[in-house]
Amino acid sequence: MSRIHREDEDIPYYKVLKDKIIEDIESGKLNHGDKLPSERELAEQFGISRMTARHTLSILEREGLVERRVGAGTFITNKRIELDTITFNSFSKNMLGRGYIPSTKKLSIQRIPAKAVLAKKLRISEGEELIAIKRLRLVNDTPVAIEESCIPYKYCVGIEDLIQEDASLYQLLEEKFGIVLVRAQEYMQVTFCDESESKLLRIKTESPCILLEAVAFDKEEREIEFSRSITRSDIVRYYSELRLR
Amino acid sequence: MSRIHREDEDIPYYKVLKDKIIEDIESGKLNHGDKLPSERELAEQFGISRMTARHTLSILEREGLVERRVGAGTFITNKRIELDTITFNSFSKNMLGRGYIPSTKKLSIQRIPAKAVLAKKLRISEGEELIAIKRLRLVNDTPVAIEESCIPYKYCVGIEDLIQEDASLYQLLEEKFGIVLVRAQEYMQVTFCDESESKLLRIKTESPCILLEAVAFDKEEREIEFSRSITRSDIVRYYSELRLR
DNA sequence: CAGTGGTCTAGACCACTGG
DNA sequence: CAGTGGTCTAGACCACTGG
Repeated sequence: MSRIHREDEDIPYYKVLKDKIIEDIESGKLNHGDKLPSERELAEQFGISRMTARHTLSILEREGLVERRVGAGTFITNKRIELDTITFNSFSKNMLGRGYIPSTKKLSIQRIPAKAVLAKKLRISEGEELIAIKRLRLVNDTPVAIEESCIPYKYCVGIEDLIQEDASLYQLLEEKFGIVLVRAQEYMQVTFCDESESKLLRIKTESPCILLEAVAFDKEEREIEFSRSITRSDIVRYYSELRLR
Repeated sequence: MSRIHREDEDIPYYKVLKDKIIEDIESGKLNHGDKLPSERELAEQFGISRMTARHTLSILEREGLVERRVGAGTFITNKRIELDTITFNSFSKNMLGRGYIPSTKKLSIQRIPAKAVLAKKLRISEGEELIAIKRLRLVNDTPVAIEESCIPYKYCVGIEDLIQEDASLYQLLEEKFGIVLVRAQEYMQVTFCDESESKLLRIKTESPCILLEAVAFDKEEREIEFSRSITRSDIVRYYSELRLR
């Protein structure tokens, strides 16, 4: 009945177990379809009660990482189908013209080297310098979304001194750097926020959120911006008016 | 310590309590900002243990109906901000041209009188006849979305005998009834599926899903169709390619 | 400082799945 | 029929909130 070792005594047992399972999924030790030990086994192995093990599995289930089947067990699920349906988001736009008061809070502006994944998306070399701009969007002082934009620094040298609270990034790119974004490729999905996101958005950790990832191109078909936004789904509803033909 | 009365012995206590609270919200007995009894009070009032009361509140919290604050209590939250951002869904379209095999299963076709809310959306009289078509969309035999379309029957008399499995509803409207849909107003939000939806989609009850509600108009600006779709968010990702100007 | 939700325990009985 | 997750109990200690 020996307890699992907790590096940090403040981390609750259910979280330790959760992190362990997620790590095993990310490292490839656990794969789609694999069976987890039963709740009773997990409880015994980790020296916790079955209810605590269940708590962990409930969270993982809500996040879509595991699937439980009565009488059979708990299984890893890790699959995604990609749908070719059109959606749209440009949070900075005129999205709030109906009695809401939008505002923006700068969270951070940093010059960082591009990691491999990001470099590929922006078609630049790994390690090339990027400007990363992280902002919090609010409506009537309620936080609604976290937006992060990454732009190769070569396209906008000095931008970090020009960005104002509540200013449009696209407008700035156009007026100061002559860069006009004309096209974007966008992915939208539901995700669950992590702890730091939940604090900024003032929602509970693991709440479902809208994740939007986009690459924007200028008229020379250059990849200019990679953006990633996390939007609260509990108080947000999207509206659109569209032509069917 | 008297148990709450269970009409149906098969309904678990946490569900009975959940339904009771939802009913109080829907009837207006509980409003945004109201404080619920504490977990210990709920447990005592309903003759259940505190852990069971907590289970109920966890579900309501995940659905965004209540908010818990340590030391303060549990409060009703029932607010939505509407965002003016464009999105799009036309599930029946060419959305799956990339190696996926889409299919459609008819669930039900019924002629029903329009309820007040629906009548208003379609600008017809309450009680006017509608055709309600409910279909399940699958990709590679995995259920992905439930779609329900409601059309005033006067626009498509006899349609119930024409609908084929896997046929496009819009195409049918155009070819057989001369109705061309040209414009739609659409709302998109994240929601949580109920029990019957979860069974059809083969996911757990209360999983987050994309809810899309739309009204489609023809070229004479007549409201032709109200549609409502519930899409799994665990395996679906939306893609869009868009022009920014 | 009384009350709150967060975490946790060590049990119990149930219906169900799968070999 | 052994094992599984689902439901449920009656306790416990904790940090935190708010009057």
